[in-house]
Amino acid sequence: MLMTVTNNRKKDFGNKREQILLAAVEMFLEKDFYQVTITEIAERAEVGKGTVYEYFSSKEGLFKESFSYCADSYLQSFSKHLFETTSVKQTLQDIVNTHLELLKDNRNKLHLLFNERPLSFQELQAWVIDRRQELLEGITNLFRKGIDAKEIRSDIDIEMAGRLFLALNCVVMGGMVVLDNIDLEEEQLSKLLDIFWNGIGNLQVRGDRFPVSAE
Amino acid sequence: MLMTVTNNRKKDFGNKREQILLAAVEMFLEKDFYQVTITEIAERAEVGKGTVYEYFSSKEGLFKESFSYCADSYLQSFSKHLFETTSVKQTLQDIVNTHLELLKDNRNKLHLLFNERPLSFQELQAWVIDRRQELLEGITNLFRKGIDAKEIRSDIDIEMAGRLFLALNCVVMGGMVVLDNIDLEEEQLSKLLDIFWNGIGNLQVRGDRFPVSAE
Amino acid sequence: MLMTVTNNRKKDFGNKREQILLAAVEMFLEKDFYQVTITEIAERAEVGKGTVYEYFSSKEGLFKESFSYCADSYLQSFSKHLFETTSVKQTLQDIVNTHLELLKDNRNKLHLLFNERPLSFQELQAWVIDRRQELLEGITNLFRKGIDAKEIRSDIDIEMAGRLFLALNCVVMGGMVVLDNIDLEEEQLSKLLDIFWNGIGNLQVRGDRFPVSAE
Amino acid sequence: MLMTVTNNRKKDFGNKREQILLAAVEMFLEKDFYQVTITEIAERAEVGKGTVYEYFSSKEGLFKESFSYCADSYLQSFSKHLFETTSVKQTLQDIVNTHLELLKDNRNKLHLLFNERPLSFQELQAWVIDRRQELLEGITNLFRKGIDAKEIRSDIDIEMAGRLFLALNCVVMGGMVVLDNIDLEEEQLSKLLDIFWNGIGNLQVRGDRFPVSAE
DNA sequence: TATGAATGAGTTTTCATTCAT
DNA sequence: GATGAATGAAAACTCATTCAT
Repeated sequence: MLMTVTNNRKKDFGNKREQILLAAVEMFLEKDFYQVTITEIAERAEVGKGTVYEYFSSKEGLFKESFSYCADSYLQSFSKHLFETTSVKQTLQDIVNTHLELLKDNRNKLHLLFNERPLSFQELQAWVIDRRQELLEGITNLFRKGIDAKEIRSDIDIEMAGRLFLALNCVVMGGMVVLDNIDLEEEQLSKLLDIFWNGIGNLQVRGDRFPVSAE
Repeated sequence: MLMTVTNNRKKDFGNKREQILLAAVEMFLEKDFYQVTITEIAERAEVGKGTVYEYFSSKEGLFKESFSYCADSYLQSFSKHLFETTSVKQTLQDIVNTHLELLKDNRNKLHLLFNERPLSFQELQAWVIDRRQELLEGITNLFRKGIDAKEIRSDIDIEMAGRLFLALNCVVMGGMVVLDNIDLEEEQLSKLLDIFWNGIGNLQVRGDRFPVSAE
Repeated sequence: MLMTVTNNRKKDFGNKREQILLAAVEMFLEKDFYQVTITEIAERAEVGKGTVYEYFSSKEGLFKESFSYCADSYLQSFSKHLFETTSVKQTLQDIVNTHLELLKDNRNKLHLLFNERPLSFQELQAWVIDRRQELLEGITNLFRKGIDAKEIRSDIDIEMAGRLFLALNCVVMGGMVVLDNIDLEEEQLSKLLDIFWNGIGNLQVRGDRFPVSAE
Repeated sequence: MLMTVTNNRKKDFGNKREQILLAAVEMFLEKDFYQVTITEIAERAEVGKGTVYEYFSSKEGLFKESFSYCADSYLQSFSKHLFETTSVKQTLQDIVNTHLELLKDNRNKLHLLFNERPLSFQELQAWVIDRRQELLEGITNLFRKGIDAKEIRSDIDIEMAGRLFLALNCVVMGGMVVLDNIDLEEEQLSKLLDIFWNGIGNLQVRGDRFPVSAE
């Protein structure tokens, strides 16, 4: 599929590596790092056990690549909208929509990210924190743009807003789709974004700020 | 240290179990279930390996108790405020404050919950989901009360609001304190709650709802 | 039962030891040496685990005493008839009858001897071989007496006859009662002894001897 | 050693399994199931500990195979004569001779069967009882043939005769060779068979039957 | 004397990794 | 490059025995 028949010699090279990586991703999404064995991966990839070590340095290395493989497409679903020139409101909507699609497509695959198993590796934990930080910066930039454009209140704490928006995506949406297996609808999503955009407070008391002042 | 000076003789009675449990909690917070060994736990608890099995049936059993030990106080920090008779706004503030205190006290302990490692045990996964559901119901009830009292807008999706509030606590606050090691201040917290209560949208466009209508 | 009330101090001494021994016998008859634990024995004897070691040097020592305790009564069932003054034929009948009674009484208890688990201890193996040798000598003496009295053929190999008679008791009878759980009747027993006494050969060819001569 | 000189390259192919099995048989014949360790077996087989598990599922599985390995040839020594067309008397002689050869060849191997250690596994116990039953049936059929041919008395209890003949082989002969380490000679064997065939009773009283009648 | 909490030596088993073919 | 047989380090767990009370 990847190579033509004419390039016979190299056909298998790329193939084997990919076969193994895909098999590993499948396995790691089903089970714990420690519950997945190299033997299983090799069997699913239909290669010999030794072959795994031709392409990956160790089980841990293979896991890290599997993780990145999944994480990349996930991060994409956020970042590809960050430089849109439409309204910020529209951008948030776009991000959330793209993210939902991805969640539904990969309902199972994203387990990997949601139960955060990989965090047990110190190194990956750092990697994840770094990536989240980058993402957060992208989002806060977006919000800054929104403030400049007077779309967004100027007195909010931008970092907090960014973090809450990330949580809204990864944890609220992700949790519903992946863990609770809920078939999240556009309408619910709008309601969710509405809360983020307009708050839950009643208009009567709109304008109040936390901390709650003595009444 | 745990016992009074007067009761020197019985110093150790009942202590061993606690020593072991605390050692286990410490270890499980540092590392994976599979990376923690009974030998290490026994060493840290300063007891023999066999003693661990006098008090806990298995490594898995010990893990579950360690998990509950941490989780219980965590759930407390939410639920003890749910039936307050003050304003809902005040209650949310109280929950967040109590939660922050707990996070700071246990900076390490709560790792356990945040990185969700335990979810690899099917049984615990179910337990966690159930507890979260209970908590969610408590919070949605609170919001319903708020709507009746006209504190909260009547057109929000209560479940979504509840989920977002939980994420605000567990992931936004928890992530900052525990993972990013940020010394979260009351002021930032107020800003965070302000976003949840008033939204990020500017007053000019206040009232708009998602999805974004074609402009 | 063993001590009167007046001798209160020593009542428990003998009691505890016996309690433990009896409990051990019961357990060892139910299960393998390695499958029986000191804890179980202590529980069944209703004493503390440490108490077992007050009376018996080790698990192995306790096993040996348990074994002897059973073996003694077993050996009795043979030897008490060896010096009878009746005919040898009658004596054999008496031995077999007594043995059968014992087998039925102790259907389970004698497992211990029949599956010969204890032979795994070199020392006990030697003990068993010695005892069997003594018994064999008692029986060959009996047969010698029978030859003198012309009850028994003078041209038989006495040792072989003794061994076959022992096997008849321990293995044929024992196997049927204990392993195959057959309710052995007097009549069958007579048939068995008849074979031992008269052989299976037909009268026509009676008198032939082994090895079979070329025909 | 096991392979021919010409096929040097494949010397080890399939060998490991046999090495391990033979080592296991040796160990299990020397000691208890529980006293033999996988480590010892691996050492004696000159393979790594893990290799044992490449070929056998567990220690228990290895034991069962070791047992069958010994038991099969043992059962053979009886059954291969059961359908001979010579006289029954000759057949019994043949069985006993073959059995003696086997006993001498395998002096140690057959320990396994004689001390019946394996009976601690319920499953094997059942297997052994079944096989013995089959064997018994083979032998009783033989005796029935002997009765038809008037070689054997028609008034004997065939089952009893069969059981006694089995005991004669397994316990009398086996015990002498394996346990008592006696160098059993053809002559003694003939004497033994003579007793089984002609009984021990003197001709004078030949014809008497058990139970002994009141005198 | 009687106890049972504490212990650690010893066992089976798994599985990532190596390396000869 | 591809393989999979061979390996042994590492881990959970058991239980006879000790010893302070």
